[in-house]
Amino acid sequence: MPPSRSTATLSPHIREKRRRRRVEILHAALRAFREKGYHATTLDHIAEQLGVRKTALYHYFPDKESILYACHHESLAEVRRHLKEAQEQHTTASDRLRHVIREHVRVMTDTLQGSPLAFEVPALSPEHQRKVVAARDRYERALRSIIAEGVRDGELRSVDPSSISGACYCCVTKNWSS
Amino acid sequence: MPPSRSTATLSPHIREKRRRRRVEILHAALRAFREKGYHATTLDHIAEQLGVRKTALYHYFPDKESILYACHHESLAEVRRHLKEAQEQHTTASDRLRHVIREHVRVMTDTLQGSPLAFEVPALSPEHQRKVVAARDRYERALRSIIAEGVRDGELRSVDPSSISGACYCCVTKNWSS
DNA sequence: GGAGAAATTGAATCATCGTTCAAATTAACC
DNA sequence: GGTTAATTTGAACGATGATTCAATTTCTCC
Repeated sequence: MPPSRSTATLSPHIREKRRRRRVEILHAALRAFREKGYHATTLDHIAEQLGVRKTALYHYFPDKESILYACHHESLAEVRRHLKEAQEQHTTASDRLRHVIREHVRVMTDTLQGSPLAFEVPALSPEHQRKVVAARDRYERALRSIIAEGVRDGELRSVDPSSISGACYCCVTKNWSS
Repeated sequence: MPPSRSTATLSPHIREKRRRRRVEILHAALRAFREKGYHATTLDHIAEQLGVRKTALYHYFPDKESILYACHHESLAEVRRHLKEAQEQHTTASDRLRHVIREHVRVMTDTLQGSPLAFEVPALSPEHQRKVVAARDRYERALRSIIAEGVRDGELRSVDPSSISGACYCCVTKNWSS
């Protein structure tokens, strides 16, 4: 019975170990998704990179699609975390913007290894698609409000907000590291 | 026995009809590939758009991968044709460049409906991958030589040729119509 | 070190396509 | 109009890959 019990009853050590394993799986999956795309990667392929049989993966994720969703979820959580950091550590809009953009690019190039994960959204279930797009929109709105703030305070030049997201999307989600 | 006989023995009318049908199939396939990606699209899905059963497709293409390859092949042939046109109809490098770029974008946005076909290259067989990449390189080289010519004649500013291809690749192959 | 949980495995099942093929239907051409 | 070829179809096959599950191994913790 894999994850049937409430997490409260699990010992911290076990829980941590399990969390780490999940991350390992996501990294392996992400690399595979990047190299071959979601549909072309098999669970065997992911498992092989971990030196394990594919059935072991079912101990951590209910199905293949959930692995893809978890990839989205984790990376979105990470950029959101950096957004929060930016709000807390900096006071001016330009400092916040610099912080969040730098970390965003770092996530895309390091953590996600340049994965154009955005292209695999259609592979998600309708329910998960909704969630991912909503989260992405939320993030984008926050980003825009920082820019709007900077413009209001005269720190930043006045720009068309929509153009920002377009350029950001293109440069950041493709394989253009640096 | 679908295409077993030499094409010479086929009447022009039949041959033309068959050619047209092939194009119809490629258009339907291209739309599907664009919407769902190569691996996620089934032959049923392509056939359905044509109001036909999937087995009918085997009368025109030996297998699914060949349909993808034909998409590549046809679109490459088209941009190559425009390249030739440019050479014939214009004398200056800048005129030729304008012509070929305009037509290139037109192919990408109209004919291919903005299909990021470049992303499906890994889905091709090794043999077909080789051919497509080679053809693409040939095209790119021709484009670069036009630019080099323009630079030599003082028509164009001196630029790093590699930067051109990068920008062109990004702007033209993505969903950025207009 | 031993009981119990967690993690992994191997075998089997199920579903989804891609593919084949002979038969049926439709179109071409004299 | 009838013959032949071209095209499409329906039924079946095969392969691949996701998923399930009971059994086994490995770890945790007292």
